[in-house]
Amino acid sequence: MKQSQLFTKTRREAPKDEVSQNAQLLIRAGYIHKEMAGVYDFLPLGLRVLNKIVNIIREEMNALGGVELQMSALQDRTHWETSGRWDDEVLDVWFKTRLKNGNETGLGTTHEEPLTAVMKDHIRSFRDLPVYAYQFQTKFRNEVRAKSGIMRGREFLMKDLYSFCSTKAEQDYFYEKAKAAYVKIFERLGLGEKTYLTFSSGGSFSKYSHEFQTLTEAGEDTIYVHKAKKLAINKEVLNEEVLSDLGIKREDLVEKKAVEVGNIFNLGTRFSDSLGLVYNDEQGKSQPVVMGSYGIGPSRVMGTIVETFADEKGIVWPEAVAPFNIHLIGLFNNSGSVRAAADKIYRDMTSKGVEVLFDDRDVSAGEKFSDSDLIGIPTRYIVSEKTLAATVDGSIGAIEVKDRKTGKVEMIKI
RNA sequence: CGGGGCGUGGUGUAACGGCUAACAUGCCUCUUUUGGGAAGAGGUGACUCCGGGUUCGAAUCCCGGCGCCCCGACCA
Repeated sequence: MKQSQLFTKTRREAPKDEVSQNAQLLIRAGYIHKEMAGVYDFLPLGLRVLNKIVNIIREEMNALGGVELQMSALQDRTHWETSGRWDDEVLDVWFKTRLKNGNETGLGTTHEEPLTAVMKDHIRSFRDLPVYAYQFQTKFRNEVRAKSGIMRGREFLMKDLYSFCSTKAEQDYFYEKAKAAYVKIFERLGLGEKTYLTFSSGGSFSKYSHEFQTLTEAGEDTIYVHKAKKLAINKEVLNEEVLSDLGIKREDLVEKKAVEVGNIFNLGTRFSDSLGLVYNDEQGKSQPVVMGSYGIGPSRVMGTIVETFADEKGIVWPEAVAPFNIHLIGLFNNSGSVRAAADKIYRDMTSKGVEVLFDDRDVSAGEKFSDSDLIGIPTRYIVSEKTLAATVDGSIGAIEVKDRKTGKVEMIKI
């Protein structure tokens, strides 16, 4: 893409009402626009990053046997009344509104109820199980206080997968596979090193649930990290029992701030019981379906990545999620020869399928460099009179390649 | 939901209750520039969040509303 086509502008200063690093940088670089407190628009660059994250998650969900669908955002209240979660006292983040006929409806905060209801139409027999259904969907949560930029909004993208199994053993087996898939996802997203499988409260159907917590000062959670075992315990559940369950000594734990980027937990038959999702087993006997749910917030992940890798000059994207792989910068001369050369390089790269952002704007070199640092594309290609006259491996004409993260520079042949 | 803070050109800031609301940046025009946010000249852009009130006079003081941020609580 040519940068001249990108309508977004970079800015020197962040609006004063943004304090979080992720929102400040993403706004300054033109990735997002704040609509209102806790609500952000994803501009072209931001959408590209979000889609990269989504695609990585999608690939791993598919590898896990997941099937993608798309549930509605408007929710039928009757399912929630049946499960007992319609009341604001029970679920206090509801956005509720009314249809023209006066009936109340709510905007989806999560999808256990409606998806369980869908499955009632399709699951009859043990032969129909297991089912692993997932979606990427905008969730609405009426948080009393939005904060931390895109890391805790009132409207945000979420991947939620729900497993429907015939037995607890089948569910437990899948749960472990999902856990491994999550580890792989965070590795691919570039967050592997800083992300810890964290033991958290399990609710009524299992002793623990598991969160994936990424270490960052911008996080809201406090966790206790066991480096050697690569796991952590959420402060909420840290006690002698947990320590003995995990065979961990308290003195080996280090307290850290972290953000919850994913979570998985067993639901048991909480929703299949209340909503009546049953199947016939081999003996023809009716049995409740055993469920689990598995979430990752791609937009929160995006904010976490910014917080994790940014330096004093701006954003630094890991290769896998960068909006483009190459930022091609042309430092044009009066004769037009550099522009012509850069233009050709751009076309060649594009035709080879390389994702390249070409800064073809008529602005000063310094401005291009500063913007490039701020935008944070991993690799910068610079084409100028100087590089076109340089000799590499005996041939004249080169591109200067600079790594955004390390600042290392090398010259390559055109 | 408890506590605190803040609303001034697109953005960041300034302005004693008193002159035409200032500066920087951005944006536009021209000239000169072209490897780290270039230089000069000219120009554009604000009912000072909204509504009341006090006052000869309000961006400034008071009341109400709306919005935003922070701390805490909350986070299926």
